[in-house]
Amino acid sequence: MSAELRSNFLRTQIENDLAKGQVSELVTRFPPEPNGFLHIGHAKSIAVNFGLAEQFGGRCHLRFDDTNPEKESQEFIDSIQEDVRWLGFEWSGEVRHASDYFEQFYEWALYLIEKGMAYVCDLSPEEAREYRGTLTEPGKNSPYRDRSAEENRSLFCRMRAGEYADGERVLRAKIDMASPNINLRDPILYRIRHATHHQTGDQWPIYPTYDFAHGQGDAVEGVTHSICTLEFEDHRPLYDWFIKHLPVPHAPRQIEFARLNTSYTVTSKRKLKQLVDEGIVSGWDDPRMPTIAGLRRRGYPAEAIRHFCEEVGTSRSDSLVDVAMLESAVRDRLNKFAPRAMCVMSPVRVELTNLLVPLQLSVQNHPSDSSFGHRELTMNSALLIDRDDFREQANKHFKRLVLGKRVRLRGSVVIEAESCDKDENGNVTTIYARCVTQEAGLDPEDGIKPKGVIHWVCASTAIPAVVRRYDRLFCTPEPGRSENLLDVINPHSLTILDDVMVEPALRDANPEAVFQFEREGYFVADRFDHVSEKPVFNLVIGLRDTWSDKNV
RNA sequence: UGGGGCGUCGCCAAGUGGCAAGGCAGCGGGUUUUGAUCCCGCCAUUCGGAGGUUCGAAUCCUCCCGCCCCAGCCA
Repeated sequence: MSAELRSNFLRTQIENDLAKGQVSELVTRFPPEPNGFLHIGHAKSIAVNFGLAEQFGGRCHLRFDDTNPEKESQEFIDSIQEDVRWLGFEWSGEVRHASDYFEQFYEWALYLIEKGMAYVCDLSPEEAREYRGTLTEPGKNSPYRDRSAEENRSLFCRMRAGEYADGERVLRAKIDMASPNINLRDPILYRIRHATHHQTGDQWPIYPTYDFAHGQGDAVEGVTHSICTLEFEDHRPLYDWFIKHLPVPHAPRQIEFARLNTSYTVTSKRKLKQLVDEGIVSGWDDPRMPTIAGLRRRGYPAEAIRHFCEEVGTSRSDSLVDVAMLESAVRDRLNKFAPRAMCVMSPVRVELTNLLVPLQLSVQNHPSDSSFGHRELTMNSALLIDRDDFREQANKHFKRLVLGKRVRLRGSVVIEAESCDKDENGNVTTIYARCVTQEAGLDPEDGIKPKGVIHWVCASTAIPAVVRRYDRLFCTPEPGRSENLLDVINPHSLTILDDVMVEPALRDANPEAVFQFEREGYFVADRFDHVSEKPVFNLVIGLRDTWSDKNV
């Protein structure tokens, strides 16, 4: 990766901890709950955790925070692993699960009971809410708060034995019902859920809460820096409370950073699901989705996503990053690594009146990197160019083909338009032109140079393809803030062009291969739909355009 | 009106008492067989506001203002 790693508070903190010898090796973890697909926000967290481990020569674990079996599944465990790998990271050791430590957590719960720091509470969820108090009023002690250790142990063991119904009892820590921090008002450690768990099956009728599992999981794994997002900051006193009172083998430290938000994007699971359910997109991996699977299918390179995450920095201030920054990272990467090709989106025929013998052309695959080599193109008298690249007449700003004017064909000769045929509606059907030069790389002998260059394909050898042009899914920078998501959907987020013509070699493009279609943008052969019999390309991102909106 | 955070250029973001990096966006100009890329230049006398400490403050202190998070047996 790049040599420039900007300073941020996490790196500074870790440098200090390492320098002072407080930790000898950095250990981080990426702890997703397997209850949905990963999105760009998770990518940031992944980049932070794995990136830090990489930078400081430490290790990063992948641990599934699987404490809520009713919402989780193996399907998500699989897709999350695929996404992390695709992003270019490899976790240290085996995949871990919070559920791997359920027995240990249970032992620790018993330990707290013995020490009088936890009790079984019979309050119903509704009653518990009333006892909890509000943001401004303290809570009240549960009437079950002073049960003896023996009674608590017995009750808790019977909870584990499955003797009670869901929701009937919980195990709570005995901390302080009057704490201004609601997380410390006797938080729940275990709840009863007679649910089959994707990893542990029917072994457990009780499951630990996030608060009781996360820090202890970190402790078991020797995690030194447990990096999470800002909304967990209020949980830190509780995190520390468990670490302090339990005989854990190691004391991890929680540090929070601001989650990534990007403009024109929504990442809430509920809203993403709504897009899928209402058919606004084709699925969780639709190329317009901010999911990792969606970005991948869109053709965004993993390297660009990683670079973007580094570029935006890591801080503690809530922010909304301009999605143009992500797009810039994508263009930057693709400009260097995407081979060039030609694709005519809206074909119109050109007859070269004076080309008697077909030209064999050798065209560079990359304008500034010869290692991409050359490709052989045949050009005969029948060509296809884009409808937008021809006008019967135009002002001086138009640098393409105009009747009586010249233009260069990319990688080939200079032509001059002489006349055109039109149908009854006035649409141009055929343009007649003559070659002004006889071979590629030459300028006209009369010294009248063409003003521009246009792309083309050979009418007889080009092959048809489908192009899906994607645009932003939303027409407002903060779609998540609107009352109804459907009100801010961009109705033009997808345009399908099914009569485009591409160079014949593109038939053999591998799925997920990205090309720059010259003068148009970057396009990726669809991961699933592209086949040589019917090539399908998705627009990754258009070329930067500093001209179109300034002119008519 | 309880608690916890955050406020540096349009958007991100360095900076931790010595005189405001960088990226994105934007704007000029140059090169160019992609109106792309690339290159050059411009873009915060000022760090949410007001006081104070200091030879010196974005950095320390005080007060004020604004925004975000927390009352799941979700994570």
